Order: sequence, then C-alpha cells, then structure tokens
Amino acid sequence: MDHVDRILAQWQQQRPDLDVGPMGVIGRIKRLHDRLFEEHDRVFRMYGLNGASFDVLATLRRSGSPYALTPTELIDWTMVTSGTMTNRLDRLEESDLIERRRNPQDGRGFLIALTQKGFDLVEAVVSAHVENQHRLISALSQQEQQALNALTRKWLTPLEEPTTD
Amino acid sequence: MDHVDRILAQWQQQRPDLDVGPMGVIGRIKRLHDRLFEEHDRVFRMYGLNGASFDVLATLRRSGSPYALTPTELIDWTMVTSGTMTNRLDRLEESDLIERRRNPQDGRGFLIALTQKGFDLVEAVVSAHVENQHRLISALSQQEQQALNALTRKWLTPLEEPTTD
DNA sequence: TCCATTTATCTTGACATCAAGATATTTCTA
DNA sequence: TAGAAATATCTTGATGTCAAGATAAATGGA
Repeated sequence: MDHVDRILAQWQQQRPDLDVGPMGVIGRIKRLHDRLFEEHDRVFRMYGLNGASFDVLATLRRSGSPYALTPTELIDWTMVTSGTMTNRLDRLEESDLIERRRNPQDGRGFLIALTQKGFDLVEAVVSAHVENQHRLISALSQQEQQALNALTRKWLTPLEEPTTD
Repeated sequence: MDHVDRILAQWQQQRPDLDVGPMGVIGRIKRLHDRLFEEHDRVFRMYGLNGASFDVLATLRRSGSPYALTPTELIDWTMVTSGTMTNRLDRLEESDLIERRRNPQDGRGFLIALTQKGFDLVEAVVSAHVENQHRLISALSQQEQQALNALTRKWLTPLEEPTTD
C-alpha cells in the first residue's frame, strides 16, 4: 500500500462510479519522475549545476566536435521556450561554461559553444550522472528494464505525435 | 527512432565508454510525465484550474465529508512545501473554492474546507479528468497497463523509502 | 505551574519557467 | 531589387515553486 494506492482507495470510497485504474499508472509515472529528478539533482548540485544547466551542457557535448549549436537547436533538443533558453544561456555564460559567438552564417543569431571549462565539467558530470542512473534503476532486472522500455515507448509514440488541430 | 533514441545514439557515438541503457528508460519516463501533465492541464484550464489547484481540491474531495483538512494534511498528501501550500490556498480562497476556518482543536492552525462552489467544481472536473486519463492511456491494452503498473510499483518502492542519512 | 521545545502556518526572497511581444536580420516574391 | 513575410533571439511580466526564517500556540518535563 503506497501513496498512490491510498489515493485510489479514497476515490473508490468516495466516487465508486469512476474507474480510476489509469490514475494509478499515471500517478506512479509522476512519482517516479519526481523522485528520479530529485536524485539527479543531487549529483548535479555536487558539480554546481542543476537539471536545467546540465541539460544544455550535455546537449552541446553529445552534439560532437566543435561542441557548438545555435540557441534554436538547443531549444529543439531540450524542448523549452526561447525565453527559458535565453535565461539558461545567460547563467551558463556568467559561469564561463559556454560562450556566445555571432553566427557567421546568420547575422540574426548566435552559436553557443562549450568553453574548455564547460567541456571538462560536463565530461565529469556525465560520467557521474550515468553511474547514478544505473544505481537508480538497479531495483529492476535487465529483463524488467527492457519490458519497461518497450511499454513506455509504445505509450509515448502516439503522445509525441504532433496534434492535428 | 524517437527523441530519446536520438539522444542515446549521440551518446553512443560520443562516449562509447558509457552504458546509457538506463538513460533511455528514464528519459521516456520524463517525456511521458511531461506529455501527460500537459494533457491534464488542458482539461483543468477548461474549468479555470491548473494542476496545482486541482490537486488541492481533489485531495479535499476524496477525503470525504466534511471535505475539510488542515494545511499540514494537504501538504502531506500533495508533497509540496508549506510556502507552496500557503500560496495555493490564497488563490483558491480568492476564487471562493475553499475557505480557511480557525481549527477549534488547535489554535495555531486552520481547517481548509471546500465551499459549495468548490465542491461542485471539483465534482465536474474529476469526472472529466478521469475520462481524459482513460483516453491518454488508451494506446495500451489492459494487460499492458497491468504490466506497467507492476513494473512502476516495483521500481518506485525502494525510491519512496525514507533515506537513512 | 513555568519555561523550553516543538509544531502549524505564513512570509520573504530567489529562481525557473512560460506566453506574448519587441528587435534585428534574412528570405521570398512580384 | 524593394517591400513583405518569416525567422532568430531577447525582453518583459506573471506564475509557481522552494528554502529559510518569523510568529503564535501547544506540549512536556522539572
């Protein structure tokens, strides 16, 4: 009987007309999300980062040499608004982890590049982060992880489709 | 090849030393969470609410008659800080959906009660919300939903344990 | 009973985020 | 090739959240 079970039990008592089965699965997705990202943040904080700043640095790192993308590309990968990205870049620039260069291909825009300091930092954080993720999922066997991967992929596919309205 | 797959492919290219298997599952949990709660909010907005205000009203509703809890009880159910709860209650009180009464049992505190208006609203929203959740999970069969429920429960259990440090 | 401790809630200040709008530059079309 | 439309990014203002601290009341031990 976990937190989600207790919520469902109350609903069944109070609104027996409702079938709250889906609420159970969805509620567990939310709790999993919240707990996993709290635990991620513990690692990021050890390196002076948070989930937002790590997200940007990691996107630049895994894009490969020369570790530079436009703000628009970063927005597409991270799925945040342009205002959010501007704010993230401002803070990372203050910390000398990235630099803004004018984009020689497009006078309206910039190229955001990892500094050497940013590269070295993200290289270390990613290793610690991946190790942390292994720890966090260790309650599940390899088979269970694969099953979960298949189910979440199947569920996500229609939800990621661009809505036609 | 979805968004998560593309991220993993980049890491495999750039950091072949890392086993990013767990990142795939965890990334899909995050995307599922984000998409599901965007879709929840679409329904809440139709009733002038958001996830935060619905959460409070629903907690009061499913607690049963007389639909009144202390702020501390609401904090425990919703897992937010006291400052967040104060802010949520201020807004709900402005909208006449809840009222704060002094707690006759404890002069330090309050009882937060659904108004008639709040009760009527949450009654309608919950029905629409549950129906929406059925729609959102409809890509999965009953069997798949049960499998996902079992896997997420198993994963969540150790993550919900109070840390011993 | 009195005072120290605990508890319940609110307040304050800092952030991260978003939506909407502003500005500068590029691209397209007649 | 001039002007209209589209695009890239930043700015502004509002919201929701948290951590830390303040205040008032209840509780417990000497």
